[in-house]
Amino acid sequence: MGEDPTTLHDIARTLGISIGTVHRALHDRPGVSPMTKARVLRTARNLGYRPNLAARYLSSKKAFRISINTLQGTTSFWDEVRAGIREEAGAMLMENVQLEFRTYPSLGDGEEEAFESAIGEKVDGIITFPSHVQKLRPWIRRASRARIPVVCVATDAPNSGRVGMVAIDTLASGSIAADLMGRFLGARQGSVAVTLFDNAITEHAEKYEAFAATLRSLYPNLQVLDAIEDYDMEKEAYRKCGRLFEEHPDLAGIYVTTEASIPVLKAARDANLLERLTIITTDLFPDLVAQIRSGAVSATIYQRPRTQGRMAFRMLHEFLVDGGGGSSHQIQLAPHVVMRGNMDFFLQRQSQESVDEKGGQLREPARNGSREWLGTGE
Amino acid sequence: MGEDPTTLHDIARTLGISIGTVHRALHDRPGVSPMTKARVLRTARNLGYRPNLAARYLSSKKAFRISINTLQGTTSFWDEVRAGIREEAGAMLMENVQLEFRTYPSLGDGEEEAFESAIGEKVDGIITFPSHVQKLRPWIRRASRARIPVVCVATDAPNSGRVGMVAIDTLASGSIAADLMGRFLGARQGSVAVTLFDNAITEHAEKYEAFAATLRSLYPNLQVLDAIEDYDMEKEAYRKCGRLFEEHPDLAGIYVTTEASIPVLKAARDANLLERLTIITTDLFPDLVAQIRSGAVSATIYQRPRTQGRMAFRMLHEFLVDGGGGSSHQIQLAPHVVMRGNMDFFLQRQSQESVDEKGGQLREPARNGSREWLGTGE
DNA sequence: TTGAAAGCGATACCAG
DNA sequence: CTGGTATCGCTTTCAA
Repeated sequence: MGEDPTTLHDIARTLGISIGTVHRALHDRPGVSPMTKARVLRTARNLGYRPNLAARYLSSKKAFRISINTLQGTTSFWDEVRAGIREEAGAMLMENVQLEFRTYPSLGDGEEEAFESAIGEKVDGIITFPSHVQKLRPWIRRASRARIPVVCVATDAPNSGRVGMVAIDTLASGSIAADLMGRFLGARQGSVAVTLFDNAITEHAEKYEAFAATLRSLYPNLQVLDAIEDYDMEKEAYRKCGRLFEEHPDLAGIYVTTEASIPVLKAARDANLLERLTIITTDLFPDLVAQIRSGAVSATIYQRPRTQGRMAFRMLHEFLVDGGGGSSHQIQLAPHVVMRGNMDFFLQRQSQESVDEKGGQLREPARNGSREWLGTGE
Repeated sequence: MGEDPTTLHDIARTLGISIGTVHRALHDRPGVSPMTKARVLRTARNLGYRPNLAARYLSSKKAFRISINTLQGTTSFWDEVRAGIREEAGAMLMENVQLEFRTYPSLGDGEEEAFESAIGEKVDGIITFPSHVQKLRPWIRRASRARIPVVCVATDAPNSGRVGMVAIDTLASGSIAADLMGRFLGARQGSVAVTLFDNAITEHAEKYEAFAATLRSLYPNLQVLDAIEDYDMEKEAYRKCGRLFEEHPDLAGIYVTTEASIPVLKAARDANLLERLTIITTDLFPDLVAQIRSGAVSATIYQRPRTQGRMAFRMLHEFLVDGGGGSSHQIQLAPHVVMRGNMDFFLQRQSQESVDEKGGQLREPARNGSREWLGTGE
């Protein structure tokens, strides 16, 4: 059936030139006349040439070096993202992939340096969490100019030249939270609050909008209050919640769109409202587990950090291998709903280490798989 | 840092023999003295030899042929599973993978023939949905004996020699359904029914048990009734539900653990109970969509067929490449909770075709990716 | 600017 | 039973 795949040799032969020239033309390397280059490109297309990757890896045995610039693992979220990246890198049977982790201690602190160092050391690609999009945008541009593809994870950096991004679907998150809230509250009347980091952050604003829209259309008995911004400060969150409780005695529920649910819970407990409020949070970390177990938190919207990491790696890798020919490079993941009933399932998932120790007879820990290098952090 | 990886040549050199012999020894091919074979194996291990897959694919340019034996696409479930398999096969940048779909019209009808034909045509691996485990077990054994690895999807076939399986975690499914049911019903008293295919099917029994256990421990105000078996017959389901409604006027909710939710809903509507009952279903298919949209179904436990397909393919592929060295080869997926709020997200996912048309400059539809062959069905 | 040739590591076949 | 060698398609280097 299928024709034999076109090779460099085929192209060379039909043009009566040498395979070396074809190669140079295809990779626009110096030293090819524009004429021949054009001809090569054209017949490559005509013949439907696609490089044989096995051959490529065999000859140029270079390893991809990719830098992962993320927040330090204060919460488990980023540890999970990194675990997902390692997992997927380890699954690359053919190639060598070297992972360099550059972690920074807090939001916006050190992420520019991490980028600078990654670019300086000429990594082949970068996976990053752009905590401060404004500050990072020029760095992503710089990387692009240096032909280093950047994939954003968890948060997007639009108009930065990044080649792709992986995140949780904000619309699905906000909407399912609203639907759960409505069903949990049943026919009850009352108002519902939403806390977020900052309205200026697209993702947060989108979650709020989705939540509000869904609640309005499906549960008109409930009223959505204006978003509460906590600027990622515990005290701010606590204080504002306190005020909220005073001003809204009819408050029936709270949806915390960020990881900052602990101060909200504390405020609710201190106000003796924990029993009466239906609380839906985001993500899943040790401090939250007890709250879910006790029933204080009805459900949490789990953002699947490990899967985000896995997808980000795959996306970057495909880009690297493919030369960017690929598709839209935007992945929006559906969040998981975690409650008492299924929480153990997810906790168990988290605890199992990423490395599934291969016991194969011809196997050795760190050979063809990914070797890991330690960067500035971790 | 890292030593250069060991090659066949290295082994040959340290033993003072030829690389051809080493190769034969490693692949236990005829024509190697037991003595040399043992020595080769030993030093291979000592040197930490691992085959270079790129080189392997380059020289032996054979394509994997894998057979996918599944139910015909009466529901969208199996279409999705197959789409997932195609997706993942298409993502194999290096290798050629040929997919042969053998579909059978109904449960247990034609699946033995499909197996026979796949084995007869010497495929390299099989992904199957063992609808009738008893009948299929000997066939899976036969495949194993012919060194054809079999991966089960959606349902397991224990003690059959299958090399792995992918399914939804039954415990997580049943438990989250119970937790949702409990929260939706609030403080209400009453009984809750569960329908399933057959108690004899492990997966179904497990879901029921998990549901019952969780409900008992978290929501003692609700009482779980004995499981209702419908044997996958619409009339049976309808009739038994009718009886259920008569016998249990305090019925507050129903959890349908299988795809057979339509007759249950019909029975509830005919008994004029749709408003009063909280119904949780399984999976997501066209007929169910309207029921969810209208609120008749509060939530559905979505079994992520596409992901199941993707994972099954990856598992089989890893096994094929790896020679079975890999890890546990059991994947239990967390189901998604789908409600009105997030249903559109999933519907949209379903509708987009699996092939994300690559528009890359050096790309052509069917070259290095997977070629598809049509088998007995589809 | 181009051509020729030496690998990369494994497979497969043909002699011995 | 074992050794040698051509081959897969691409990258890279050295000449021309």
